[in-house]
Amino acid sequence: MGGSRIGEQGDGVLRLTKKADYGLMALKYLAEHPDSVSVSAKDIADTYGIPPQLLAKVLQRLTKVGLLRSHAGMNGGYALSRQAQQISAFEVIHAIDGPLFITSCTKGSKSCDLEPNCTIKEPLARVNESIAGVLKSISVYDLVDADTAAARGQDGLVTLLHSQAV
Amino acid sequence: MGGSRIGEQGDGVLRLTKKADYGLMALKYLAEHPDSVSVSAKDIADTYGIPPQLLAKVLQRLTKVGLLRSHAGMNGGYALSRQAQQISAFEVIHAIDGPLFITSCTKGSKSCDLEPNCTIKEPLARVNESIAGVLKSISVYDLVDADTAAARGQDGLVTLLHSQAV
DNA sequence: TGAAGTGCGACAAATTTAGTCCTATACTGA
DNA sequence: TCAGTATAGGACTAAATTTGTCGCACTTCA
Ligand code: SF4
Ligand code: SF4
Repeated sequence: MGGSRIGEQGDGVLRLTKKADYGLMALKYLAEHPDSVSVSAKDIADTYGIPPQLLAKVLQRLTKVGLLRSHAGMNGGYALSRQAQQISAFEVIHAIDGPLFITSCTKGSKSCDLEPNCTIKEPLARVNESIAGVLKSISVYDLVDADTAAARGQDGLVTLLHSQAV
Repeated sequence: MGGSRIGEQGDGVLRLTKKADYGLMALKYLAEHPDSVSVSAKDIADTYGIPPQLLAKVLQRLTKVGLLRSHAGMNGGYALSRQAQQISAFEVIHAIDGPLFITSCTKGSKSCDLEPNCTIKEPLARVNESIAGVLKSISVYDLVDADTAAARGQDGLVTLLHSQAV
């Protein structure tokens, strides 16, 4: 195992995929340009230097899930289907990369084969919920207005913690 | 892109590595057997069906970082170097998989090339801190006594949120 | 009708993770 | 003192995932 050499590790565990990253950037861009009726994938890709075809797929997925409205043809493109405040980072990531599970088990298609005698599955599920909570408390709007994000995130998280078991 | 087919996604984003999983299981096991002076990697691996050599590496890393004490030779093995309550999930994951960064950038070896004109880097760094906070509030002891984990986790998180910006 | 879009499946490349092998070294006890 | 058991760790292979590309069908509009 390459990464097994004791002195060093490949940095960035629990990493978001690039696609999720791209999706968030695109949504932020759309939130910042409410004037434009619709923006094409290519426009956004060019602005940030993202591979256009890849971003297109991401936006297609976000459209399919209902976070975006799309319009084909000339001057076509995408637009937010809701207010930026109403779209959470969790929804975006979920739409792009699927359900957020920190473990390989957790009722998905392929569960790990040592699930039967695994003893940390349950506690980790709780941790998973906490992390999901953090992501749910962040909206696309928070990405735009970074200064208010801290306050909103904090409030959101605290109320979340008070209303459900962690 | 295989995973790009619109209808489905590879499930489990933000996933922990197996190695981190193994490490947590092993630490839990050690916490549950304080009677034993030391437990060998093979013993733990056999109990859970983990590849022994791989677990050995994980335990070696945990030892190097000071979370475990090791002892070679017959009847040798590993033991916790601190109380289970004093070892956070964050430390374990950090030791095994390196710094926890949800983004590819964040001052590590290789930052993503669209960092200059990326606008979501800053907000995501905050999210990253929140997630790290969740992991820091969970101890190995919480994995053992799952019932108290909820309470402890909640307290830990709330106080964390009150003491630092999210 | 043709240029500019989206929608989507298949494919290839790159990267990361998982797991194995092999050797060296340390300790233990008969 | 020597055989056996265990940690320490580097090198390597294999599997899985992520990332990116192509090609084509379909839509819209000037
Ligand atoms: S069953 Fe246990 S080891 Fe397997 S993925 Fe779930 S938590 Fe990790
Ligand atoms: S896109 Fe932005 S946030 Fe994501 S890794 Fe690159 S610089 Fe960091």
